[in-house]
Amino acid sequence: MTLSVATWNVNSIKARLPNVLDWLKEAQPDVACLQEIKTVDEGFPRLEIEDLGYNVETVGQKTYNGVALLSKRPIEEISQRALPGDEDDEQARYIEAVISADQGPVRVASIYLPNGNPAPGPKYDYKLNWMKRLKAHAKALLALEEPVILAGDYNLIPRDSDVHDAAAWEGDALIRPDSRDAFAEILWLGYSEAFLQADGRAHQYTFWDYQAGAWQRNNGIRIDHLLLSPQAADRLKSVEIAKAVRGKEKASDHVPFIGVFEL
DNA sequence: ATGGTCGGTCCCCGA
Repeated sequence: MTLSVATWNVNSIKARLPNVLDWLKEAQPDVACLQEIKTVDEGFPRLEIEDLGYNVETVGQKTYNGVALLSKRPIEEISQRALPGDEDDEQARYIEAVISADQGPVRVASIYLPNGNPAPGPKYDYKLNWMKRLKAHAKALLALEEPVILAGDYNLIPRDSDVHDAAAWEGDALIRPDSRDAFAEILWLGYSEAFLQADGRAHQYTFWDYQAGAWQRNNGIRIDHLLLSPQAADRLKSVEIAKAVRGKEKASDHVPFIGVFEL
């Protein structure tokens, strides 16, 4: 059996509910990690999504951020409701679950990594510090020697070929050398980027801005990623960017990115 | 070269 795991920044679950329900029905991912739900837990349209056969867990907040984890397989445990390392961090950006798959437990996180603009500045400092905390936690997870899938909007462009025009993004928090170094440090721990492993093509995007006709001109960036522990990477069969989702009515500015695993 | 769009909340912020 296969396990498909998707990540999708929906940019408000309330504004996006018809699109989200349509896509879940059509793509039938086993696990879907959502970001920017932009609601408190009580405002999440839980029943509509449960009706499609999903277990639903959320870490919401008012107006901004908020993450959710949907799973057709049983959720054994919510192992984290926040990224460890800063008790005072009140932003809802991390949820992690242990999910029952056919060949044993799989740990999946839904991550909304801070944007970090404008850079430099306090928001950029927060981003880099958050990435440092993510690295420390990712390292601890590796010691479990389990399949771990860190799925989310990383607000990070890994290579110059992951953007239509890298020069136009120079200085932006999504592409700055310090951001890229922090991302690379997580990979150097022993994580694999699913897209690079299973596809790797240049100029494949997961986000197109609402402004300036970015979608019509294919001015996109690839910032939604799955990071895999060795036990997950060994089982990765394929990846897919659900690009057609961006062309729908009332689309999010991000599209789903899916990994299919033999797990 | 510039201006352009969403969503949530409330008269502007974040992306």
